Amino acid sequence: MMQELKNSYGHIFEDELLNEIVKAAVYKEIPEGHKMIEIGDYVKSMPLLISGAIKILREDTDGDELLLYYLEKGDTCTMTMACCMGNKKSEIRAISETKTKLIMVPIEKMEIWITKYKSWRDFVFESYHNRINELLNTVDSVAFLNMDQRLLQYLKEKVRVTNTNIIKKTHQEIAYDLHSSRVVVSRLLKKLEKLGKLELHRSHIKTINL
Amino acid sequence: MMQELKNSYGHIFEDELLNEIVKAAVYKEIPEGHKMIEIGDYVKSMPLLISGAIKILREDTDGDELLLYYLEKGDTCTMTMACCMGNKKSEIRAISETKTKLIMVPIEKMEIWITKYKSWRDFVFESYHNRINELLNTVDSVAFLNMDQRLLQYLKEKVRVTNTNIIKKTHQEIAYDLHSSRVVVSRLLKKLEKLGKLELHRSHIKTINL
DNA sequence: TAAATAGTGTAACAATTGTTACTGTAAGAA
DNA sequence: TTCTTACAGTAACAATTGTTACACTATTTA
Repeated sequence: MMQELKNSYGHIFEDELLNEIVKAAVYKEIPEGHKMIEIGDYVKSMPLLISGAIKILREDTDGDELLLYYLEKGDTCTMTMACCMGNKKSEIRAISETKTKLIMVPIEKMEIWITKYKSWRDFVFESYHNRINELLNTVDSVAFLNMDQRLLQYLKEKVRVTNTNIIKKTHQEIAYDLHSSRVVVSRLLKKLEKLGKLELHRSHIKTINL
Repeated sequence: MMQELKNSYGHIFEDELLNEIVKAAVYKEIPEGHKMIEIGDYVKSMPLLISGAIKILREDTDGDELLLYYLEKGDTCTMTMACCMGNKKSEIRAISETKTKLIMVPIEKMEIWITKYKSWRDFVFESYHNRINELLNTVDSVAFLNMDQRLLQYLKEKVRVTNTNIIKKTHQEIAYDLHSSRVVVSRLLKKLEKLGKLELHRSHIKTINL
């Protein structure tokens, strides 16, 4: 575990803290598509991502979904922190988008390390800052962009986090993430295909030059 | 200043911290409609709101605006904290929506007090948590609601933060906040008037039962 | 007071997005 | 193999939102 941890967090945490983390934390591997947090859950530990990507979703009262952002290597779930600290329920759903390796830190350590290690403090605040910026990006997309622009952005982001130009998603799944409808997504994807930006196949999309 | 501070923050900060705040901070009164932070600004102190309301706005590349949320008594600007800590530029614009009283804390104290006072630490994390929830609400509104629902929600929120049922806004100003157009807002407001929910007047709206 | 400006009302139309319905076909199950 | 289901393509239409244009009036300015 120490090696994995050092690879992803060695540049920001000193050895003493890394040792503490290894002692207190649990290493986990999560398969693709696993629901890690459900809305309303109480969360008792905080994840440090080693590899992979986790999709963070919001849901409204009718069960409609919207992709907020992805967590990646070096990230932690700020919402989880916030929930843990305040002992509140989760406001979001988390699903592994790829196979994911992570380290689960029990929440009690959070506060202890904040007073003890400046590097941990910096990490926590940096995380909040990053997550707020991700949320601002989400707001920007939904508020200021048309569906075709949002779709393009979605595909780019998906290619980036999965590190492959083959997107294994059905149009329906994409529609859920964007909170749109299958027909709309199919229509816009077809337009992108005609522009030579991608190739459509059954259950997957090969991107060319987005 | 101590009295003002105690009224708004006395229940969460111990006397020792309150004293430190009074020593380090500056009291300010801001008139209505004053631009307090511009996008791209570097911020060097952190506001603690005593009274009034501050509007937090997001802007896209074309200059289109969107109201994110209001800060009120007992709130602090988490974005400002994040900016200060990371020495980053502001991602948002802040404009006083009413006359506002606040206390400005120099950013150096932030980190000192975080290690020294649990109450301050709790306050900081609580603030982050609150702000993230406000952003989630904004995402929900923009992603899941129609314009008529968003308008209604906007009016309710405006009534709440200004504590009066007379909304002194032109349709154009409302359109800016919602990132819509004047004609659309006029149309929907007219519909609400016909439903008996409000009275339309030149440059102001009297709400009846939203 | 006259002229200019700002705020609103409204119609007509355009663009975007969502919905319904039906088709064809690939993949998997019986 | 045949049957069933899942996925995608597309047309036709509906709903929502945005745009343009113009009229009317209150308020402000000259």
